[in-house]
Amino acid sequence: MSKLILIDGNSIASRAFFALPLLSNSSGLHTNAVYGFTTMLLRLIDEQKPTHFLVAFDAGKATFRHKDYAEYKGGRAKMPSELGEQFPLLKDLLRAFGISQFELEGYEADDIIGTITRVADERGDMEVVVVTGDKDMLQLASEKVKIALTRKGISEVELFDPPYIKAKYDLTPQQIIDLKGLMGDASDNIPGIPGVGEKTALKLLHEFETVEGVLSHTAELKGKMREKIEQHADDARMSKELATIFREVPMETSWDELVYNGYQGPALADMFRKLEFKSLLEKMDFAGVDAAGADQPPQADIKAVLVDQEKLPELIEALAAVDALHVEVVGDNPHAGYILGIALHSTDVCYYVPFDLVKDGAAEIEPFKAWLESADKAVAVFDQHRAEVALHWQGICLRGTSFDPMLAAYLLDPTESELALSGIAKKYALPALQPDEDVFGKGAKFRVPAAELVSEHLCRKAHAVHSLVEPMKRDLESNEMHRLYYDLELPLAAVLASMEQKGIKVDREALKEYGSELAGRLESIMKSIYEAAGTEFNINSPKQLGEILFEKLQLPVVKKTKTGYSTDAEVLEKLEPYHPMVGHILLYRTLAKLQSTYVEGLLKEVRPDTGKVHTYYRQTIAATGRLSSQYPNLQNIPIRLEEGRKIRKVFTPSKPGWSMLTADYSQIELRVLAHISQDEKLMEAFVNDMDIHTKTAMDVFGVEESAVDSNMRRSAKAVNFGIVYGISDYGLSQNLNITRKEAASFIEQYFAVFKGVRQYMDEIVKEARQNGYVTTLLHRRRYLPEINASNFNLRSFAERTAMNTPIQGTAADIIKLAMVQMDERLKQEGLQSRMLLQVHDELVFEVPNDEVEIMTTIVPDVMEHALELGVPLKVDVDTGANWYEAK
DNA sequence: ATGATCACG
DNA sequence: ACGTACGTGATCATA
Repeated sequence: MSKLILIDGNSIASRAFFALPLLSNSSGLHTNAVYGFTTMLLRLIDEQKPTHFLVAFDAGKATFRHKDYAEYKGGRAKMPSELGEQFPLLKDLLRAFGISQFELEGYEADDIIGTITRVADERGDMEVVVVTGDKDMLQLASEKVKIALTRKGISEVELFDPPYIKAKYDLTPQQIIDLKGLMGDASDNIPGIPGVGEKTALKLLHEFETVEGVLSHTAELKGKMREKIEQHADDARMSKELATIFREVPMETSWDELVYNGYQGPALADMFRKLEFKSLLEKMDFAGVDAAGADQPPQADIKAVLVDQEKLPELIEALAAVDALHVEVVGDNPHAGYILGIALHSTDVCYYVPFDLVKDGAAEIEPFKAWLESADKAVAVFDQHRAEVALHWQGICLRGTSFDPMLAAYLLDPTESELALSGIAKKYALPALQPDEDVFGKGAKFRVPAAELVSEHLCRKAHAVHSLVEPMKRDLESNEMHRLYYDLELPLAAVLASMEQKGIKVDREALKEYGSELAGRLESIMKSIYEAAGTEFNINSPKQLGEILFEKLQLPVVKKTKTGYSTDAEVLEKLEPYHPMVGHILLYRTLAKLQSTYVEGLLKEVRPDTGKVHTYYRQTIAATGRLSSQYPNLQNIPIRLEEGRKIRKVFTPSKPGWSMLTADYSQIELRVLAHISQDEKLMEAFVNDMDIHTKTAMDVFGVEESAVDSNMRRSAKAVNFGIVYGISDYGLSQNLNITRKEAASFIEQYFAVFKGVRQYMDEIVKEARQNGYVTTLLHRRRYLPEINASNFNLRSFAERTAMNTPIQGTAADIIKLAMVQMDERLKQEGLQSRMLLQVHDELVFEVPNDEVEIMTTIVPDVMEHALELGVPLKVDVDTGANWYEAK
């Protein structure tokens, strides 16, 4: 018969934590609870040989028990942060073990376990062992369900079944609840009846069987005990209720999801290395796994069909059952790459369709194309955005996509740089996938192997996509990221693809003209620099420039890099008074940057046929949830200095009679801060739509508005920036060029006024220590493993990140939400206007002139109300003939 | 490939 | 005492 192990995750983790000394790895992360848990898992797997496995966790601050009894678990000391920080690691560990895990907002692990054991009792087709440190769970024991209680920390367990409970306590499992009703439980703050301990309670139950029985026979008792029991009858009833495990948690229970197939050595070995479990690594002797974990574990046994003209009908037949696909796009930029082929996972066969077959344009391929374009399907696609873009250039509009494992992996851990399918599959302990690099080579060594090999590899990928859907869905669910994923990120992927496909028109002639102007000016500056230096050298080389400045001309060394002298702008500005050449170098740098990056670089990206650039937004790069932009990067086009800002003149509408429209959020990050900190002063400033930097200056310096001079406002602005970045006196002093002491006193004054902000900063850091991560308003999450590091630098960095990420990340959530809504709204209103760019707090559109008026209303309306905060959001709109004019 | 520099929010 | 502001990408020089 099948055997299921159910672990009470919180109970075992906490037993392990208190039983073992406080170990920590080299980055200061504590690991003792995870270590104890690991040894227990290894022992259980070895001894019990489970076919099914689940670890349940408590979730949410308040369970339904708190509604009935506010003091529930009230007396319990808060979980120490050294334990709290280990839960994310523990969850990763379980993934590496291939063990399923579950938690549900508002319920405790016991309730989940109670519900599953009830189902096991009803079906009678599963033997269950419940592992916990909590005696209450004995109430779940039955013919099919045994309870393993930890003893002496976690090194031993005592196995309870109903006969054993009978022998030991002379009670039935149900009576365990009554026992607790009478005696209470100090650790959960359940009162019971004062003066009744285990001895008395057992005696009473042997006579009267239940709490109700005891209460209705108090007449037969005498003296003090009778008095106490009658007096606390209600307490006893309530205590019994609290001690009763809820066995009707609303959850789907299917044994299939709990199947345990054993662990994959490499995934586990990787995890142990990360945790620095050296003794376990040696003891386990992961056969064939070398230090880098490079050895290949078994690959999946799949059936791969290489589709050719002949086999096309078979493929078409199978399409109805396809639930996952992978489009192999070659090259970093999907707008400039080509498609090798498409692999599909159907019921128990995978198909590989070389893209040549699709491009041939034979009539037989049409049903396949039609299927790709049909919205009437639900298929998982790895990196949907990339696939969509590449297919679009081939005239195919991919629709009916329902899940993207890459996007899911990013939400589950946005700092994970390894988002290749092979890495994700490994993390989820799926059968091994060869890394693409091993199959195709990389960079200059890229080559396409024989079709059969490609087919085999890509079919495995499609199979992995299919296998990832369910476990990743569960993980998203347990992180409360369901809405973030389905309502925001997944639809956004399609919105981004459509923005990129439209592209933005570049006036090549104007750009070239600006280029020749720059070339002329650079030429003459170069000459004067060489003259002043008395020799020709490569000004672009920091090394050669350093030699000229600090050795030949003997200028003072301000700052060093790890390779030599620093010559960055900050240094050069300090050196300007010493030598006229320094000013020339600064100007040279500015113009050379414009020339190489923004004139020549941009021209290389313009499509010769359409005169447009198509940037590629990356949705899975930034740790905070922001987008990034490549090929070309259109999120860093100059604006701060007039010289560079002129570049914006070359970005124009794609049609005559159209205009550019820009809409940017005003102070979105500080508004977000006002909302999440609920700081009274900061909220007031935004409710009254004041100039936030002037207002900050007034409050910090304690003066009237009329007394705020430009210098005071500048300082206040720098403080506001610092607050958003996670302030430090050193950072502020650098920025304002003041001493650390002065900076510290600015900060002190700021916090004296904005008390709510200080409280937020303190609490978010505490929260990060407790949970090991911070979240945004829409539950985007960022783990901060170094928050407890003993290294001051690592820890401080993590603390500033804890302060900044919820702010920057929530702002990112908001504009992403606005983009999804904007896309819908444009369709709804039947407008021709097109959304083209996103620059973190700004959206850029091209609009027909007769839509300028309505767009000037609609755009801010959507953006300002994308998400309602405790303070209003404000959007400034402008239009013009090009991006420069729309400012 | 990596570091230094500089463009943006 | 420690030594940094948060998040990106492109270009160039140099190992």
